[in-house]
Amino acid sequence: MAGIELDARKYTILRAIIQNYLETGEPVGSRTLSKSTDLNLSSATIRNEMADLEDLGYIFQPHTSAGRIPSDKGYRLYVDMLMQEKEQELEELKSVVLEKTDRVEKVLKQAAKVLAANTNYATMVSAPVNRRNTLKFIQLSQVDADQVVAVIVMGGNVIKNKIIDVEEPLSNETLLKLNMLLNTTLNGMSIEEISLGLIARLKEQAGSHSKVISDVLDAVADIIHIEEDMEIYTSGATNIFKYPELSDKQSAQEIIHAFEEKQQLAELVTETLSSEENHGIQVYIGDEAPVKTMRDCSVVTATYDLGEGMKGTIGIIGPKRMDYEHVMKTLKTLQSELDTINHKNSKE
Amino acid sequence: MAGIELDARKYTILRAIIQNYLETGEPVGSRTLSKSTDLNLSSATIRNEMADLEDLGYIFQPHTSAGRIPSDKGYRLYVDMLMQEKEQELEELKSVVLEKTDRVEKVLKQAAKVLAANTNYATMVSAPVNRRNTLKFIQLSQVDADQVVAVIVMGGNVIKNKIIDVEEPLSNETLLKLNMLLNTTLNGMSIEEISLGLIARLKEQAGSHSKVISDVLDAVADIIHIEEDMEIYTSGATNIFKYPELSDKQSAQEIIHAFEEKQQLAELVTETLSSEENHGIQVYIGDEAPVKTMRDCSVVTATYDLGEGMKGTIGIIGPKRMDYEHVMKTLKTLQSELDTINHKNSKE
DNA sequence: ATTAGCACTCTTTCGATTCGAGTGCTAACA
DNA sequence: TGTTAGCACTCGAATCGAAAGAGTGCTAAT
Repeated sequence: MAGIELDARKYTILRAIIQNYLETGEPVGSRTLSKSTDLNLSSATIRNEMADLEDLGYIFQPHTSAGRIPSDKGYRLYVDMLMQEKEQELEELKSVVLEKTDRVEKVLKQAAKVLAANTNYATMVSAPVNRRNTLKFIQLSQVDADQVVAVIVMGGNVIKNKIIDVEEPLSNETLLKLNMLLNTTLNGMSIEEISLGLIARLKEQAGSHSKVISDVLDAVADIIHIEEDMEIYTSGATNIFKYPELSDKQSAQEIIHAFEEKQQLAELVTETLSSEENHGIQVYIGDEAPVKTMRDCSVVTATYDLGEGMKGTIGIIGPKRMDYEHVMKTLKTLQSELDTINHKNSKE
Repeated sequence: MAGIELDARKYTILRAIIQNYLETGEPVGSRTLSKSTDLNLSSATIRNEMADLEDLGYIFQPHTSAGRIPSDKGYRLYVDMLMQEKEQELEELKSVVLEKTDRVEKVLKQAAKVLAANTNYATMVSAPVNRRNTLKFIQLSQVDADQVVAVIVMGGNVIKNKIIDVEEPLSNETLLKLNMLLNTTLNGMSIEEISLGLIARLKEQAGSHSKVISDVLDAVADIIHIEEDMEIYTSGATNIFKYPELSDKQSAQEIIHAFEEKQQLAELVTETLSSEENHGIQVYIGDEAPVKTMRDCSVVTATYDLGEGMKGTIGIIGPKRMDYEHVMKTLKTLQSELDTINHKNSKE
């Protein structure tokens, strides 16, 4: 549709306006453009075109006698155009990202930092959320006279421990029996499949040790719970202070608060993950974002996939005048970078 | 020394100045005091006293013809006086704090939140740092055809898992043998005690499975590493926006950044923990804090002790005109609250 | 179709002025 | 001798208006 509304010259001018505004953060006037663009046009001509562009809703004036700034619609067009351009060849900050970290958690924290440093925007990375997940292995071991530790391994090697207090030490045979029981009954099951009936049967077979079974199942249930309040790592929140249009007290406070409490970021992640077109990059401009706090920002997100149903989101929050090109490029790199952890992990 | 320098009336006036400033955040003038205090003095008299107090360095004028505000020295005296006052009876927000959370981590996060909500300042809680710590229990279990999980339990029930990849499944006997070997050799040892010689001996005995031993020891070493970049939970960082004297762009950015990156907070924690008088409450006013970012703030910290050498810090960062009384009271409550987790934990 | 020119609008900046809060000092008073 | 009233003085904060500057829209000329 854009192609219909805009001839080449209008598009060039719009593009120039946006790029100029991205750099300076100031409304851009006709004279400026007249000098900066290569199509030699006088300011007057440009004014006319700008008036048209304003009528079409791509730009607007913050007040009479100010220059023009891009509207959400303008940004949208710009981004859509960017999207179409041929796949950016991936850079090689690969080495930077994966510097000898064995734990996924650390990789993600690191990713957020790299991203923030690289883009000068605020960034977030969500830990992978595991939907359809299955139990892989359960083991009880005596630790102390009165403590037993339960180790629960899920698909994707998510591990959870729980210390269980017992009145008296369990004999070796008992432990063996319980371990056998738990594993034969539960292995390969997804969390949804564990029914009350099943639990009752388990407890019955455990006889006098049904309390231990309860505790183990509690721990299993906890895993779901942990998924619910999802882990999100952030970095560079203070970058927003670099952009005057976001750094007045009111906005700054709201955004930073969102980054601190993370609740809203979680919503953002959920939204991204549940979105249709999943392995691409999504751009929310202003009101498009599912979180009202971000109405003055743009949010760019990408989904990564570690395999086995483990997916997460990386995102960048910044001013609408964001360097979309750079951001999308970087995000794509990081995304594919994280995707490869998957293969590395499952092979190694 | 204060007692020598200040007669009762001067102290009363100083105290009045401070308290008034704490409430309003505005410099306080002589007329205001003349009306608000109960010792009936004219503004002129008070002016004289104030001039004296200023000479002594307890208060100062931000500019001529403004009221007076407390200097760091003034705050210091005030806080010292507060300290001396009889132990505050502990409130009972006990129930609030410990709402059924089994994992220490969650308790601490919760604590930070409660604290922030309760005081309207920025808060931090550091996870317990475990100095002299000993191995309690190690267990290897086969998870998959090519994966083994190692569970390591330390004193204080810190647990760590590590997935170890193996070429081929270990037989049951091998596992049993390795477990036996690890436990008999390492149990009860502190991390410092594990020498290279010991490791060599272990590997020798493990024969063809020495790689597994290596990996386990790596995991053990990792625990130390985790301690190093210590976990710190924060909450209410945006509260600083409530205090104009901290919320100009420059300061806000610095402080919030400190809260985000946490490096500086870690220094603060280290300082607190290593301080002499340990189980009390420490107050850093302005420059006294070991972190330069906080030079316009006051920092109040308390150390909690979970037993077995596990200590951590809870802290509050706010403007110098902090409600010290309330803060110290709240902090003390929380501190003793966390201390009791200890007993609860080790008994239950 | 493009451009030069001009009047117009609106924001920003700057200085001048005013206002008010608060002080320091002096002199009077108890 | 300690307290107070009074007054001149200082300095920041708020208010106002004028001027500057940036940018537009429109018209008329090219």
